[in-house]
Amino acid sequence: MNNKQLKLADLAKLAGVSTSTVSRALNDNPLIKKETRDKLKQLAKQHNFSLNTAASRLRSQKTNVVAVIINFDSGTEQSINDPFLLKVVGEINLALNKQGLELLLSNSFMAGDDWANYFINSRRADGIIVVGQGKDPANIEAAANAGVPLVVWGDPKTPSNYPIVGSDNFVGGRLATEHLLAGGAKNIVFLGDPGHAEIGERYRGYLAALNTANAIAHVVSIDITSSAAYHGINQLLVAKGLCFDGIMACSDMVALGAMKALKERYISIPNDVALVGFDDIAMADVSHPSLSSIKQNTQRASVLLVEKLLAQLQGQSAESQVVEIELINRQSSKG
Amino acid sequence: MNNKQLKLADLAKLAGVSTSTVSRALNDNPLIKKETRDKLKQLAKQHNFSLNTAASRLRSQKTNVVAVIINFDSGTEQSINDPFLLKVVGEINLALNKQGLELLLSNSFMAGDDWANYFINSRRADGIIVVGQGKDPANIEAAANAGVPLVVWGDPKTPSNYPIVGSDNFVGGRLATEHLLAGGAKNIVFLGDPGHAEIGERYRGYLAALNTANAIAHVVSIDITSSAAYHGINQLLVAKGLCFDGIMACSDMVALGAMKALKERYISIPNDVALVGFDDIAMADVSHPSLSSIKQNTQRASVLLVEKLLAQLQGQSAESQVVEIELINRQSSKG
DNA sequence: AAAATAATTGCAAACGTTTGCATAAAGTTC
DNA sequence: GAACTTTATGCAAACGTTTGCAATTATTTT
Repeated sequence: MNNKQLKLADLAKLAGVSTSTVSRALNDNPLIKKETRDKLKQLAKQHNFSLNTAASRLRSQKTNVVAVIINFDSGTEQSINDPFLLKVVGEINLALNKQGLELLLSNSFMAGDDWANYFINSRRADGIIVVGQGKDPANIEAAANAGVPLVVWGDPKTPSNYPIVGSDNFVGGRLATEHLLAGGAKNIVFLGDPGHAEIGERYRGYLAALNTANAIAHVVSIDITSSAAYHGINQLLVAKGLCFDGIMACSDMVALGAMKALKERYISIPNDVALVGFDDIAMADVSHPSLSSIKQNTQRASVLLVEKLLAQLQGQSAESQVVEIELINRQSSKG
Repeated sequence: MNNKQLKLADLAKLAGVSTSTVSRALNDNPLIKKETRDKLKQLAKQHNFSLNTAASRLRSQKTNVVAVIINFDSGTEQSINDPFLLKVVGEINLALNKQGLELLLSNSFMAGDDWANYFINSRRADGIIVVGQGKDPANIEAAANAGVPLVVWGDPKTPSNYPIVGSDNFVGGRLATEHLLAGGAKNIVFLGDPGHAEIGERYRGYLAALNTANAIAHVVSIDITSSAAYHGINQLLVAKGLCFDGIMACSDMVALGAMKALKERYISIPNDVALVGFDDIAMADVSHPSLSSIKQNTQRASVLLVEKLLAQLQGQSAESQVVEIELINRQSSKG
């Protein structure tokens, strides 16, 4: 433990200059002669100095911190353990770091309802990235209306006064369904809750594909968890028998839950029932049969989210943007 | 957008009291009369006031923030997308929030090597939680030696001058192996890199179990990813044929990679090869056959981590602690 | 009722930066 | 070489809280 914590003034004394000079030098301000700048930076490194961010933030009114809120649907079982959401957070972390920004991880529980207040007025962060639209956009809208720099991972087609970055869920749903139809499926179940923004778009894509093929829709509405899917499919099978030959699942976790239910009953995949998921999480490739899925490009999306947030921080505006998706064809469907 | 950001002084003027009184009231300081406290708190809520944390942190020398560092093994493919590590982060987030602490998510890339400096001297956080020991404890030790409040998720048996919370990996490895032996396996492969602290303990547990059964060890050392496992097992099968009848995998992701390789070759699980993983991630239950695994109680561990960090923040000391584990018996092994 | 104690509140000085403005030094122009 | 521009640095005032101490008021004791 050091006997004393060095501050800017001490460093200045050591170097025989004023604190202003040291401050400017460390911030690479060209007002200071290059030579002096370098000398001071080295001195700082030598003495293991680091700026007090509290003081710096207070004075400069800037934090260099971005709050990331994982926005669960309250009332559902979707939890902080959802691997896809966490993956997105991981990617966002990387993208932020690359811009020298720090990531304050939060959730609706901690932040309450008034995000503008909790994060921005309190100078905890300069801007907000919301992961997931949830069912009720009220909190997001309130924050956006309060003028908070804000971006959302979700369905970009949702009308909004804030930028949303996300996959083209409609096309994703359509592609997946068309793929199942092309494989010969006639009765395709949509497994998921169309009330959720992103999933709703996937559902509409599903409907569109069915429509041009004159097939009939059949929805099994469940929470976004594998166990809900497992039980949902089980129940359906008990109630009506094998009344379907394809499943378009709203996520991979859901698809894998369904897959388990099918395999337990020795229903052949993809021969009896073909299956397509959504997200392309790591597990999709490792399951057996491996799971066909719609791949979301979370890395690209994360970079875009950060770019758009940065733009807002600099006073520019930013638009919603769709990230390309891709059908990954694996064994769970005939392709 | 509000025309003006309210500050403590404004609120004080509105209420006709001094800023000290408001400050104390909002911090629930019993010096202030209960009645006054309540009145001021309500006024604050009414006016949507929130404290400027930058100022507060500067003055009080306390941030209420904990930095969480995801400590990757540099050089391996283990990534920020590792579902188990992210799950731990999620649980830690919950545990911290419950104590009113905020979570600054970071990684070795952002923090550099001098964590004490980057997080503590800079007043970014009050303490550090490190997720994963990595192969080289130098950074952790340096921070601990600098007197930083610090706890680590890892193998609690590792000798250290900082508290480590984690599963009893030795017992876990032994249990899993004994379970395979009890199922009739004679040639059990250990799939994972024993050079990694936690995995090393699991390996020693594996050895101990083999030893009492007079069986022979066989290690396939790979990175902690499912694809490495997939390729590792494939290679082994190509080189030596089916020379084993059991696999003790160092993680579930690894086990699932191995499972895929086996299934592709129509090797029956668990009849030809029995398989046990480690972690009990969500996928273990959903895979087919479902994966027997050693369940790590991440929730309990997270609570402990936070408790021990809190203790240090209050000047007390804290010891390493082992969290109980549990064998979850599923279809991939004969039990 | 005066004195002593307890309960509330206010004053004012920090906390460690950043930054507008003034100043000093050096270089340029006529 | 005087007047002016350019370049490099320093002065001192913020930023918005928290907190030791003093001051005031209310309560109890003698």
